[in-house]
Amino acid sequence: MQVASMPDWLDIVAEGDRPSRSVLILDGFVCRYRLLAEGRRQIVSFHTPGDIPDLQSLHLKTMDHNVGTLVPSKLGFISHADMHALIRRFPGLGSLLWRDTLIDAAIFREWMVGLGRRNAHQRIAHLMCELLLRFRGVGLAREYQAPLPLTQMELADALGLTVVHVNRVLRSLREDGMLRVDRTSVSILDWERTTDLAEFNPLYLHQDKDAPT
Amino acid sequence: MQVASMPDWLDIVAEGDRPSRSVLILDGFVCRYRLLAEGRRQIVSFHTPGDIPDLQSLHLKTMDHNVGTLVPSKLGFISHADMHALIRRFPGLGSLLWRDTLIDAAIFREWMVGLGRRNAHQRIAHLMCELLLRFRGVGLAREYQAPLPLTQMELADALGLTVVHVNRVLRSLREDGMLRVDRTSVSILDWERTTDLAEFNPLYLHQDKDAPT
DNA sequence: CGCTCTCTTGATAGACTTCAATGTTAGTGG
DNA sequence: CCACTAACATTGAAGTCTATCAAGAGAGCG
Repeated sequence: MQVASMPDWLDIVAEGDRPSRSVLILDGFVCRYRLLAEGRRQIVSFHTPGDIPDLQSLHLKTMDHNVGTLVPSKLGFISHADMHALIRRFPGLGSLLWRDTLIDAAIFREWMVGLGRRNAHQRIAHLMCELLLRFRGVGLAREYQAPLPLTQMELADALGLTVVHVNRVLRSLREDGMLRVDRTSVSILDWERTTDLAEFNPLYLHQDKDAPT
Repeated sequence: MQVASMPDWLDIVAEGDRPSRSVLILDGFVCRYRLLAEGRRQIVSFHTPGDIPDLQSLHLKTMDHNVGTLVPSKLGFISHADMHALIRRFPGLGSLLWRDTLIDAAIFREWMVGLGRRNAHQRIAHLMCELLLRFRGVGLAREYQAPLPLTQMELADALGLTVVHVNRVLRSLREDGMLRVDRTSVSILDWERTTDLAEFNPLYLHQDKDAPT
């Protein structure tokens, strides 16, 4: 495995690429996104250390979206050939990775529910709850505070909103005493009211390791 | 494999279930969806014959969404135990199914882009293009006409809109000569203008079987 | 110090929703 | 064959959420 340090704002893989290796995040924060006409962008996922954000390229040769860093990050690269060999040798690893892509998909679905059926307040609250639990899962968050190295524009592009509106809603949530977001972190001040507002149910994160039947 | 015929409007699997088998669609039309408070619903995917809509239950024990039929359908049930045995015996089958879940996820991402960044006209046009190509892929569509056994309310719940607005936009697209939707099918009258409007790029469907590198 | 990027706020506009009512279609039973 | 019903489709009017346009304030950086 090769290791490389990336600056913020660098594309790791772009739409149309046919990668021969996958990326393991060792440190940092990465997102996947698609671009449309007139500069519109939709961020479709965030990824934390331990994730393999472009695992799909192992079975789908052509990338249908972009993967980029959001902060300076340390990345490991594993060739698809090596991964296939490892999976052949340890079939359990294959199942684990497959399971990972399924959790990815579960998060996509939950974001779809938000984009389609939650208003701006709920979407923001929901995303913050999700990120808090995910960062906790990798030991990077305190009880109710998680790193959040995102600009409001990046939040907007993940939430399907404009920067202006994100800014206003963040202020309103802050003034309500629910949660507080700054350039580096998020604090959830009232977990119960926040999860209520967001209709947040963490089941979709499948963090319990899903004790086998 | 057991086979069963289902009426329209029946839930096959519900949120919270821990299924011990997966469903193969032999005939019909199936969707996955989540429910929120006050009767809000988001449909997150549609599935055509040949799909295994709850394949994820093979590796994620607890369902985080519902699966239901949209028309009278014929379904096959395969126990997870049998599937695991088959995959152990034919590792290539595992890769194929994994690949299927990755295409699923790619479609989720594209829907997210629509829900987040496309307006109602574009969303409808995009969904119709997608369904046409997918139905063609399983030999169920003619050149520019595909079955579409959906009410406007079901469309609305998939598109993150209200029935009223879907109705108005459908009329506008019809009057524009782009496409025509009725209770049973969709006809795309002007493919070029429709794909242009929707910014539709079929790459995400990975229908080319992704000729290996 | 000037530049750029981000955050913030106000005013205005537009897309989509909500509420309400009517028209249409298909199925059921007498 | 026709009344009757329920689900679905359609249309209008009014309201709300979010976008757009515009401008100023802070913060980081060479």
